[in-house]
Amino acid sequence: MTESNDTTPLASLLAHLPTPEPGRRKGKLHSTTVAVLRNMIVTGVLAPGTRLNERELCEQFSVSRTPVREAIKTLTQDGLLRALPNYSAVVSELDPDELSSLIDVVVVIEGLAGELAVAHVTDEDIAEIGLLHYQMLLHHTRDELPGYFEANKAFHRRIVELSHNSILVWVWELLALRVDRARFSSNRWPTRWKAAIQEHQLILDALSARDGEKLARTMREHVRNGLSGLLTSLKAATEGGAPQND
Amino acid sequence: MTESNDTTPLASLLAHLPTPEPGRRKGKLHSTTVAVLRNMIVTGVLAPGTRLNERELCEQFSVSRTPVREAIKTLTQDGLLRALPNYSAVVSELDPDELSSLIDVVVVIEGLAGELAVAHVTDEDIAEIGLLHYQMLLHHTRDELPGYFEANKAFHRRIVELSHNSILVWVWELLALRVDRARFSSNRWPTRWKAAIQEHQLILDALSARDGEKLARTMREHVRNGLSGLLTSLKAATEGGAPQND
DNA sequence: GCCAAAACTCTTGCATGCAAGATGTATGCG
DNA sequence: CGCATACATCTTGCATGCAAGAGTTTTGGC
Repeated sequence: MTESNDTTPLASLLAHLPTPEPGRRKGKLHSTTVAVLRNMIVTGVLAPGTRLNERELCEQFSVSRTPVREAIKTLTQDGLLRALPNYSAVVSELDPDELSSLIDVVVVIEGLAGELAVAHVTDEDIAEIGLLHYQMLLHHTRDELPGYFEANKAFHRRIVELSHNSILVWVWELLALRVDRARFSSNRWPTRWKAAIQEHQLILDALSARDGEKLARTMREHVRNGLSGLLTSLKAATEGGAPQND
Repeated sequence: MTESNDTTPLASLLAHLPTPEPGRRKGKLHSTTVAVLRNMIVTGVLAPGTRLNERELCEQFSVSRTPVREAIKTLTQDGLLRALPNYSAVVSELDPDELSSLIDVVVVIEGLAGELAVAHVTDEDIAEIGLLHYQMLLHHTRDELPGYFEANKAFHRRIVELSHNSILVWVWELLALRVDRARFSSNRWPTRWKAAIQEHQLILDALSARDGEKLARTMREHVRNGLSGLLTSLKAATEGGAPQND
């Protein structure tokens, strides 16, 4: 394991937000703890199966057990951790069955978002989403995967928000957490990248045309295509050992 | 052992689960607190807008602030409470906009469940769901609304579980919480009851025929019909209680 | 040498104490 | 008489202490 605490990626993540605002010492420890822990799980810094010792986390975050415990409860509810009574919380495995289930649900959720989006979309919205599309293009040509991921998520979130359906947004955020985990676990999609960009173009076209039915269809196909790639990648990883690098 | 001679409905709710297993004193205070509080909110014992004072809850539940705090955090994540920093948690309002949003999402979620259900359903499953249907019929003839509600929820949950999609079940449980709240808030649906039972029969037929497409359609219609009734009821209640017309 | 039981330790679950922010009230000033 | 400010109180946020359950090791018996 890692006894050296000087170059571990955990420390680098912690360095991001030690005390953002010294003036506001109160009411933030819990949320920041949740955010950092969630990031560590989603990005894979904390591998599935890892036991979370409350005391260790207290030392690493330099907080007491109370916010750590609350953070663990929160992330357990989000499905990122699994908790047994009188036992440490464990980072949940992302098994192919669950990802397969996730695909079906995200497909209908984003499909519904597409249906509803056209009712409220403005020219400004379209321009903003188009901007995100071209940001993704730029990241693609520069081969910047993290930046592309970020813009991609913003692209999808923006369309979901266009539905003006608070419940839909809420559910989508919950699902997106798990999608992100799957994405980070298989850090490369070889040929899908180009296809995804073309599908984004189709989505943008349907949105510009205010064609709700077409938008829903293209989004459903796009989501299913993308996540299916992740599923095969995950299946290959779990069945055939652990592909560290390509 | 407890001098619970208080006449408040709160006390009656607490009496349901004081100490289920004396042998397992540990690891249950949190979950029971969550369950009881959730019940109180869903059933309307705690009205929307109510401030939740941690100390009061501690006294009423006879527990310390730690499990109460964790329960509040949990229910806040479920959307039943709203929390501002350094302020008491407040029972969230169920406004018509949110219920309208909820309808669209539940419709696609249960529709997807219907699509997927036929792939795994066994004769035993159909028999069990049919049993629930006839339980509902019985409750209808006896005019037992609470019992009908319970069987109705079990009916829908059972079909959702038939999807064998863990994510779908998870999301449905989250949404069902809010649906239940809306149901309890408008405690009577005049003519819908009979129609709902007829639709349940259609659902059961489609399930028996293993017709996924038809099952999905009938479930979508049934859910939309039922929840739309709740929406109009809620709208009437909010407008009648607080006349805010521009 | 092996198995079992007891004691130890480790970790979580719950209770409680303390400090900071917020609210409500009373008082002083304009 | 009204408003603003300062004080008192309340309430939450975080830290910490204590006990119980689970795992581990050691020791005793066979």
